[in-house]
Formats: sequence, structure tokens, C-alpha cells
Amino acid sequence: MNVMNDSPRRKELTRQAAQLFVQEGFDRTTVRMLAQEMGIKSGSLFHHFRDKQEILAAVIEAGTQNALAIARAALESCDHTPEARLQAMARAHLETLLTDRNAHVVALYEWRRLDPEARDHLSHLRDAYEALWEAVIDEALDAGLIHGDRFLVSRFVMGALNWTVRWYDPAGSRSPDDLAHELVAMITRRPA
Amino acid sequence: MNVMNDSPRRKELTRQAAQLFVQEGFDRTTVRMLAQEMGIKSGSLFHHFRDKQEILAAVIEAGTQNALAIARAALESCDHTPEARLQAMARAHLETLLTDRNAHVVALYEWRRLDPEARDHLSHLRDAYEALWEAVIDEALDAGLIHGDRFLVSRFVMGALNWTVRWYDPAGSRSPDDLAHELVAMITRRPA
DNA sequence: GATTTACACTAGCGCTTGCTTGGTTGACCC
DNA sequence: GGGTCAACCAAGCAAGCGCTAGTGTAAATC
Repeated sequence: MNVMNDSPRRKELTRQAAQLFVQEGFDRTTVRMLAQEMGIKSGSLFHHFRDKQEILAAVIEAGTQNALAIARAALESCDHTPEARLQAMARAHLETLLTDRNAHVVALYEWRRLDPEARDHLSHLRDAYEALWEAVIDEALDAGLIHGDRFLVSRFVMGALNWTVRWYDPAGSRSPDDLAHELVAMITRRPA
Repeated sequence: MNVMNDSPRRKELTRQAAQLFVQEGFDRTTVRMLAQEMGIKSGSLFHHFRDKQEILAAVIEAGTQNALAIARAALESCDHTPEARLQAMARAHLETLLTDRNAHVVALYEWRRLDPEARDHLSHLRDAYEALWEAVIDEALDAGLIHGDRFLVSRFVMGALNWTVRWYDPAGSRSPDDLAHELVAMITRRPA
């Protein structure tokens, strides 16, 4: 057995699993369906993953790592004004929906299906991502760019952004940049 | 069999099912678990519901009808200013989380588990609810209370509100009225 | 050339699933 | 006091589930 390594093969299988989990939901996706999608037999699947739960954890971990990397890169390469940083974070968040949508949908919808150990491990990753957001929102509050309760504002913003996976069409006419711009304009008190 | 009636018994069973669906998720909730929670045997369940899918549809329908009724009542009893109406809608939305949280969580998380016919029927109900929101947002836009793209603003607001089921604690110190006030203040351009 | 490693296969075990069947119970009704 | 009917039950079926055991094999490593 080959558990918990980072082989390219395993990464590719994880990507394919993410798509099925989105289509069918984790519980409805059987190991036989996963295997067929991957072009192998169901028994062979357990060479790469200890059990079905581990596939879910791998999908969510990959998505969160990706989001974290994109957000960090965006913060490093943007202007250091609170408004620019706010917008960079929003755009980065929406860009992950382009590059890795399946994993993010799974992370949002199937989080509760993780067993306690995996949830514990992954919640640290997610906390790191949310900490980035809260820092940026704190700066915007301090600068007087936005007003209100720190806790509530960050929850409302995260909600608005996470909800986009329900309706955002990457093939449509609106770019992540447009959406980020509109969102920042909505919550800041200056005209867009 | 007794399908698709509105007996009080069925309503009570639906309420109990909602709780289990929230705790375990629809797919993980077995008919035996449902029956035990209801104090009957699993076979008896199919006297009240044609199949497991119909229980899910009943839960979601009850929650959406409830939300629609509360929102309509709130709009009728509030001031006719755009700001008051916006706030009344937000507060009504959050109040449904107090009175009928389980059903709403199920509607948000398990919508995709509905079969096509049920989804078609229920999406009309949901559209009616969202139409209320879009009308109120249109008024606020026309009045210059908020600015921006009509479609995007309503999606962002719905996202912020729907996301509250993830973190809002009804037993905490913040009332639905507080939250509604803060949200409206965040998106309108006047100080709170 | 022998051994190890990575990856895949076949076959199926033990269990749970949603749902059905055929029948019982007790309250109400003309 | 026979008939009706909603509500429930015991028993179980057919299908599908996650996962395991044991084996084959080609490539890499020694």
C-alpha cells in the first residue's frame, strides 16, 4: 500500500475524484464509480488511498492549498493600499473557482463528511486562509475604508464570495476581476 | 398508502426528518434511522411517504413555504421606505433560521439530492422567494440607496445571508435585528 | 540475475441499503 | 356490529456497499 504520499498518479486520481464528488456528492459516489472514472478496477484504488475517506481529504487538501497559494501570491504582488489588498483577495478567491472549482465545491459541501482526524488537520489549513482575509479586513477597517463589526463584516464577505460557486459561470461575460471590483465597491463607502 | 397529503402526523414526521438530515446528511440518514427517531418501524414510514426522496422534498417544501410566509408578512408590516424594506427582508431571512433552521440547512445543503421532478416543483417556490428579494433590491437601487449591478448585488446579499447558517448562533448575543442592521449598513452608503 | 517496488487484477466477504409484502390493530361510522 | 380506514408491524428480498486477500507483472534497483 502506498498511503499518504504525493505521487503524480495520486494527484491525478484526486483531481478526477473531485469531479465525481461534485457531480454525485461524496456519499453517492461509490468506489466502483471512482475506479471506473480513473480507468482502473475498484480494488486497485486502495493501493493509492487507505480508504474512501482519504480520497475526500486529499481532494479538500489540494483545493485549500491551492487557494492559500493563490491568495498569498496575490497579496505579495499587489499595491499595499487597503483597497488594493481587499480587491486582490477577492479576485484571488474567484480565480480559484476557475482553476480548481471542483475541489472548492467539495470543500464547501462535503466538509461534514470528513472524519474527525481529517477535519482537525484540514481546519488548520482553512484557518490559515481565513486569517489572511481577516488581516486584510482589519486593515480596511483601520483605514476607514469599511465600517462595522469586524466579525460580522468578514463573515458577510466570505459568505458572498463562497456563494458564488452556486451561480458564477466562468464561461460567462464577467471576469473574476469584475466581480471583485463590484464586491469591493459594494462594501466600501466610496463610489465605484 | 397515504402519499402527498398534509396530515398533522406527516408534518411532525417531516420536522423530525429535517433534524436527522441536518445531523447526518440526507444520504447517510437511513430509513431505519428516520423510523427510530419517529418512534415507528422502518416499514411504517412508507405509509406516509412514497419513498425516501419524498421525505426530503417535504422537508424543503415546508422550509421554503415558511420563509416565504415570513418574508411576505414582514414586507406588509414595515415602513414603505426602501431602507426599511431591505432591512425587514434581511431580518425575516434571519428569523427563519430561528424558527425553522433545520429545514433551511437541508434546503441549502441537500438541494442537489432531489430528483428532477421535485427539484422542478420546488424551484418555483424558491424563485418566488428570490423574486421578493430582487424587487426590494430594485427599489433600493432606484432610490440610490445602494449602487452597482442589480444581478451581482442581489447574489452577494443572498450569499452573505445564506452563509449565516454556517456560523450564526441563535443563542448568542446578536439578534436577527442586529445582523440585519449591520448588513444593510454595510451595503448602503450612509453611515449606520 | 535476483530482489524490490509500484500498480494493477480477480474474486468475493460481510454487511447495509431502500423498499415490499402480507397482515394486525384500534378508532370511528352508519 | 359489520365495514372502513389510517397507522403500524415483522420479516425479508435484491441490490449495492466499502473493503480485503491473494496474485500477476513490468520496470527499477541492487
